[in-house]
Amino acid sequence: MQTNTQFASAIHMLALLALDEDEQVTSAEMASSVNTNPAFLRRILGALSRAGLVESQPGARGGWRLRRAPEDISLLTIYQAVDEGHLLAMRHHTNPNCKIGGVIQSTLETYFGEAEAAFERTLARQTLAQVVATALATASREAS
Amino acid sequence: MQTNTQFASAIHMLALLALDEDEQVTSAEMASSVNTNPAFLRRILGALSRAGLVESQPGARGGWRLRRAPEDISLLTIYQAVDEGHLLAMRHHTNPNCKIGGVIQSTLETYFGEAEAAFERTLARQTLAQVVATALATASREAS
DNA sequence: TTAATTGTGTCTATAGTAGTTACAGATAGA
DNA sequence: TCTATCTGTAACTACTATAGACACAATTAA
Repeated sequence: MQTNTQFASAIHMLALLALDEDEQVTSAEMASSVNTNPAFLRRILGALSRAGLVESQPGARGGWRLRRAPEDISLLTIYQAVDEGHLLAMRHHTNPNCKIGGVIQSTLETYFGEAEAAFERTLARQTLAQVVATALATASREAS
Repeated sequence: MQTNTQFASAIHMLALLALDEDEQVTSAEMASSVNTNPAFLRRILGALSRAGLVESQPGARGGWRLRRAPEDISLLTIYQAVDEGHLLAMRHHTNPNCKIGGVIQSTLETYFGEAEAAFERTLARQTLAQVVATALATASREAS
């Protein structure tokens, strides 16, 4: 499965913004840490902006900053901001004339839906602030 | 995200086999219900066979049958049989010289890992027998 | 011996992801 | 006012994963 990296990239950028809450950070600066190109990140930042998580200032000395405290940003909020899709494919185009084919889709939506809900409940309990704290703790432990 | 349909197809096929436990079912018959081609299904069936969930008989009047009772097959077992990957991309190639870039990967593995574990715990509680029962109940409700 | 079926290899079409370039619009600061 | 900088977005390309399609050797029942 070709999983998309936008969620991971979004968390990465938000962590950078949380660490530098006083200043604005440009997409070019973030691109050097995420190791990708600024235009790709600006697309993701656009989604985060529409979700009210960040705001931008165009022009010279512009950049991005958080609009909410890291404690108030859950990973689920980020996930939903950048990814509208489902974890699992439910729409496989079955033959409706078959006993199973006709009803398997709604059945799978029920079962997969429960599993996705459990996944999302976990993300809802995890905050950006926790991620940043864990990352900093790991960094200082590795430095020593 | 281009989610793969193999998990859904696998459940679909196993449900067909569970409904027809007395007889062997060919990949061509299953393909007409799943609405795809037999060769693709045989590849998925190969994975299910390696996981000990089904067995095949080649040759004329051959086909596939279950090797375990539907009550003893959890959706997690099926999921793990057909899909080795992760739900979320963790390996985005960050810049290790950056304060966040160097440690974000292991941090995300921790957080994403918890969410995936919750997802899998839910699948572990769901069985093929339940899926078949739900599908049949839906079918009879729609028929009335 | 024949017909049917698995198991697998190969090729192709399609689509999703991200890399790249470009550029209009906005803004700070000289 | 001018210039350098940065956003926001569009367009194009390259790459990769998925699955559809076809083929065929090996196997088996009748």
